[in-house]
Amino acid sequence: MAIRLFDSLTRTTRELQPSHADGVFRFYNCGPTVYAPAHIGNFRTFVVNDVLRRLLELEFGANKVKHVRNLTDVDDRTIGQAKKESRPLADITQHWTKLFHEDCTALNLLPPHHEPTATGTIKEQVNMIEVLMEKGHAYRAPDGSVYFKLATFPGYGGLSRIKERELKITNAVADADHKDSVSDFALWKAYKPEEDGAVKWPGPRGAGEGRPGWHIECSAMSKSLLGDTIDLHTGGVDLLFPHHENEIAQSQCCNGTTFARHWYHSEHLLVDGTTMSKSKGNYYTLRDLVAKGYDPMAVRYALLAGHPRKQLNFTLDSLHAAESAIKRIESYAKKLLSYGAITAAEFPDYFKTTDKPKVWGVLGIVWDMLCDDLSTALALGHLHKAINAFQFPTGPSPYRFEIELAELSKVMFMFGLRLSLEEKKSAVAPAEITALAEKRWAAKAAKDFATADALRKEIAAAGWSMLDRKDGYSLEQLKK
RNA sequence: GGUGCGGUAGCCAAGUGGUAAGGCCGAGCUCUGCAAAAGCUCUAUUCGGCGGUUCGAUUCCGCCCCGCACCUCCA
Repeated sequence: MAIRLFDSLTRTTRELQPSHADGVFRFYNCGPTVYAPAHIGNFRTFVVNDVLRRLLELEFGANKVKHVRNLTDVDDRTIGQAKKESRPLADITQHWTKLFHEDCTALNLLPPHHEPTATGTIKEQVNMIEVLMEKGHAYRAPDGSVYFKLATFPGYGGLSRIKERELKITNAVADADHKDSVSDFALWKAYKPEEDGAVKWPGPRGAGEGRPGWHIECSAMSKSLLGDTIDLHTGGVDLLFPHHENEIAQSQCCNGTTFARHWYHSEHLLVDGTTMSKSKGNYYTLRDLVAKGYDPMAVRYALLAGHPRKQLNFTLDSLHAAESAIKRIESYAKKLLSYGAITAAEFPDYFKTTDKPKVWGVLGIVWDMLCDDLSTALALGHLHKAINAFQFPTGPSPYRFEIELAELSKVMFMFGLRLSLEEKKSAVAPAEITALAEKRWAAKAAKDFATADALRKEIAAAGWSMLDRKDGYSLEQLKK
């Protein structure tokens, strides 16, 4: 089944297809600004894009997808943070890039094939600005900045459907210091010593020293790594305007051809029914949630539990629901392994080719649903439905469940969910907890249940849970 | 004011012109000294409100109410 995806530009659901002769699908996803920890809302977009990337690889082949996701490492916010901490810009951005990558790994995001940075592609950006100036689409302002002249691009606003009339209204208060029109946006920002510190580069011909405007970086990186026309450009809805609108203007005026053949925007994550903010106390990073005892895979699952083009309400309850839902899938996987006499270690690689399964069993519907406009919530629902309905044999069977394991493996690859199929090693409890547990185990053996129950409560109060088995016990840390 | 998305069980969340997926929570049962885990079973006569179209609407249309987001540098 072909992958169909909603296109924000035409507002229709269209099939994704590579357009270049080499058959490589070119995919650009706007990445994070590295000045602070990425929050789970940021990761919703990256997780959704990761699922898309995985589907594309299955559909076109692993070596037939080129996925680029940039890092914005110079802009007002990164510079502002560096100034606030009195540290060089690169210190700040390298630090947050490292943490971003750690979170990406924890969330099982496939690394993009290229991860360009704004500061690493200054030359490409300057080149583009020069072309735009030569073609009359950009002009130098008195202070040495360069602005894109919106009036030279009649197609502006097609993506966000914003009209020039409205632009003017909303921009009445914007700084119009050096612009010909309030709607014009910066391609190059002139150096301001008091704000920019040591951050500056030689500018385009005819302009002063300074730094690139935000929008030009994506246009330049996309052009240099993927070419003038790409097959898909994605990001969060907030980027629709003005970022992507401006990218279209810059790229198409510079290159004279279609910039992106398909646009996709994922909706925002809400927390407790409203937008995340530090002042509301509902601002979560992956680290926050891991510190509370949640597994990053549960976070990933929770982020996929709603349709990507619909706002998703994230709560700790929904995270807990995700955790339990994953356990159900794991339970199904363990049963398949057990009935098929296959070890857990074999499972992740059980289906070794990078192609989608040639034969689908009960989970084929999951692939179909994902290919239908990335309906992750629907796909997860069908996954559970299929698992619940699956009939295991009542007695020993020579059947090894190879189709079932292969398709489960593939489906887990699509969602990017890693299952924990080995017995979990319980966290090592501190000595005082172990001592209490030993006392309780002894009391229980002596059938002194009153003491045993009192000790259980004491252990629970200290944040641990004692799980009895016939032959012994294990200790598990309770969630904070 | 403009643009877009949405209001479905206690919570999260799919979906369709023909009578409501799935997960969580909860309840019951099995197992168990207790607890946990696991398994099984049950859980919306109803889809924000009011009209309309229709043999039939939660699904299409109109109006109203409510929520969320974006509107020059937030994924």
